Amino acid sequence: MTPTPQTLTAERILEATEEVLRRHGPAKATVVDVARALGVSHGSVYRHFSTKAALREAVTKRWLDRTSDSLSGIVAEDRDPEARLRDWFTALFAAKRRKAGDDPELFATYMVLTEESGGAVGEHLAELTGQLRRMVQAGVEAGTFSTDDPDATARALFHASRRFHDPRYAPEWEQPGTEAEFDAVVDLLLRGLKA
Amino acid sequence: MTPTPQTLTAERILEATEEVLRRHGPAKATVVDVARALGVSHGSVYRHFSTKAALREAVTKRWLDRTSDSLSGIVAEDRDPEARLRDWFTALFAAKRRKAGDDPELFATYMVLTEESGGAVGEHLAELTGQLRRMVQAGVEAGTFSTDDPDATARALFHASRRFHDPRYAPEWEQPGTEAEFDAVVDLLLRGLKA
DNA sequence: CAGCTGACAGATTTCAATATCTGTCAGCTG
DNA sequence: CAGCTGACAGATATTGAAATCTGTCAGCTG
Repeated sequence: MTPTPQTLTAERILEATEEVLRRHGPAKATVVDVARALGVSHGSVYRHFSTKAALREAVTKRWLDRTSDSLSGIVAEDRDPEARLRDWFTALFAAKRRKAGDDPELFATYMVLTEESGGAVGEHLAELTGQLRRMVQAGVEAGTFSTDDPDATARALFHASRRFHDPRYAPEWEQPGTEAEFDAVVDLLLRGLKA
Repeated sequence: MTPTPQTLTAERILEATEEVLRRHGPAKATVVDVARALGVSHGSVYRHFSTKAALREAVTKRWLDRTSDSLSGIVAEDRDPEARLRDWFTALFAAKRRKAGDDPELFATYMVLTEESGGAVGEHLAELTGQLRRMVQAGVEAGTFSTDDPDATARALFHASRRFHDPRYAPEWEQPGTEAEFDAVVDLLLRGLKA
């Protein structure tokens, strides 16, 4: 039952920053704007994030983590690894395409953010290939997949499917035939994985 | 034995434009510069290319065609389709990586040009997937490959390997481990293709 | 008279003056 | 005294006036 203007916390700053980015876009969002939205001076924001870049990277990390978290459910399921892999790719592509289609401006904002925060993106890519590796290993243990280096194979799967999750291809995702191309690539990859 | 200032031809304009682009970069290269380099008025250039965009697209087309032409030799060889495919991917990756590494500024210039000339790029992609399709079909006829739709498979091969020929990934091509990733992706794709 | 020139209008880019923002810190406040 | 404020210096962004460029075309030239 506490009212909104509680103590200033990193979490509240991140929420306000997301809102400011949504409203103003990445080029015009300033930390003065964020401070104003919170009713504090901009000096207070610097008490929690030492730099504007650090603040933006933290927002980026939250956004990327939301995607990995939603996919981790599929990885954890107790099912045929091939079906899980297929569903994982489908879910990743669908999530990205939905975000890009529903709110193109916000998507463009996060594209700018990811380009500038190399560290958070690197961690995100590592997390996703880690999820792939777990499913590949499950398939190898079940005898349906065959590979001598599950980690390298996981990275290969990730790179071979970039056309369908790398934001830079977003403009091509709505063109006719993309769905069929996605299916053809996934089919080819899963065939190559079979024992 | 004719001296340089011959009659003004589309070919000579294209050569001069390439030179101006190399010198000034895509942002500062003007058609006045091109005319000056040729010793004519800029009005004369417009007699051969109706628009600055058309001129730039023609330059782009020439550059893209040079790549496809160098690869068509591999397609035409009378050899095991699997070996040809592997060599084709290797040659494409090597050519792109060499261009990006040898003269990064010129490569950046052509990246800008390709982004603005959609038509020429579309044709180039169609040419490359056409080359892939011919090798896939040869493999199907030889009984070493299996697919119900060689054209869709060719496009899948192309998209699955974009990490290694799409210029947007050029900054990642020099990072250690890229070679191994390339091999892993090609191995996976060729495995998926086998009968 | 086929091909080139150069002046022109409107669009785009450049540049420098001005305004705003980032990051710091001495001091205020509850 | 922990946490916040607001003034400040240097860096970055905005703005609008001036310069340059694109595309056209009437007329020149060989």
